Amino acid sequence: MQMHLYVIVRSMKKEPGETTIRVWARLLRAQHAAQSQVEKALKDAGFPPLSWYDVLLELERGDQAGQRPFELERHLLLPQYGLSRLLDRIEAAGYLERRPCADDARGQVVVITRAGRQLRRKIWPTYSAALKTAVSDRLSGKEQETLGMLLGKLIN
Amino acid sequence: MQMHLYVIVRSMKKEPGETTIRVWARLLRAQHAAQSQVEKALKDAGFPPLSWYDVLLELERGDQAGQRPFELERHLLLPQYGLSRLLDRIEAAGYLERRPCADDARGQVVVITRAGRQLRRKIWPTYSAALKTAVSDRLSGKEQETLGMLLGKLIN
DNA sequence: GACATATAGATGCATCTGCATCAAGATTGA
DNA sequence: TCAATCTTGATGCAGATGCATCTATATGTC
Repeated sequence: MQMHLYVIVRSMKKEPGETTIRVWARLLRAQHAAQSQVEKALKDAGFPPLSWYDVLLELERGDQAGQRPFELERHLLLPQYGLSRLLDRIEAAGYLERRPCADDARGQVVVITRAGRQLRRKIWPTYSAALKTAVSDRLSGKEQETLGMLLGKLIN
Repeated sequence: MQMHLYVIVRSMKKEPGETTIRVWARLLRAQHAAQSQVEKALKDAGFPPLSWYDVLLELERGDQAGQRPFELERHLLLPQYGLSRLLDRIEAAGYLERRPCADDARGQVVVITRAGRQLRRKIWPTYSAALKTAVSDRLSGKEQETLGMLLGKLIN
């Protein structure tokens, strides 16, 4: 396979081309469209925002033991102080508990409550229906595979 | 081409599958990663946030005449009150002017100032370099075409 | 052990956002 | 023409977020 000069030059240029800008613009718009559909569906059904679901789900994943905030932080797209305050709110609503951490007196262990599990379970049908509308109704299985793969390249 | 029963069933199921959920998660993460890289680059260079650039660019597109807020609103991903206050800030910084609208006394025409044009021009190198790092360094031209096309299906 | 440094998590303050609503002017329709 | 309704844009208030910093504990080094 030959690589022509203009291809090399094209790939070396500093200015992002039209295609790049279109990807960028659509990435913002597609994310915005999908997320706002989902958030709206949750709100309309009287549920808390997506971030609450994410926290609860993440807490359910991590066994009975609970998880440390700094661990949660890596899975959720939140800064430290954002998570701290999100946990405040979810705790105040009774869906999780913060317990002192045996190993590390600075830290804490966050544990989901029974009510938290129930809430997460109740949210899922609404959430999944919204995902269907926002994503899977719009793309074939193969397209989803491809899109997931390409988006993966933009992460990290 | 034959369509097997299990394919039909798969495509009809209500629950989003693994693939859908992966696309969804990656869409959020990829957007977050790309946008925060860009915002950080702007901030580090002492520039205002991306939304300011978007407004200024949009104002430059629309000729000398300026644009009405409700027109801008359609191009920028902001709610009406968000735009109203963003315009307050940009105006206060001297990069745009709000003028009364001749045709419609309720409305106004937003016009970019000379300083606004200058600012937009000065931001571009930083913005485009960040875009290169966040997007075009990570995907070939063909991949960008495909990604743009697929993201387009999630919009509207 | 004692000190310097690093890490976990919270918080005061300023800013930004979302929601509901408002005021003022435009449009419609009897 | 005049009331009802719609559209444009602003804003008060509550809540969320970003930033810087703080406290407390842990860890590493001598």
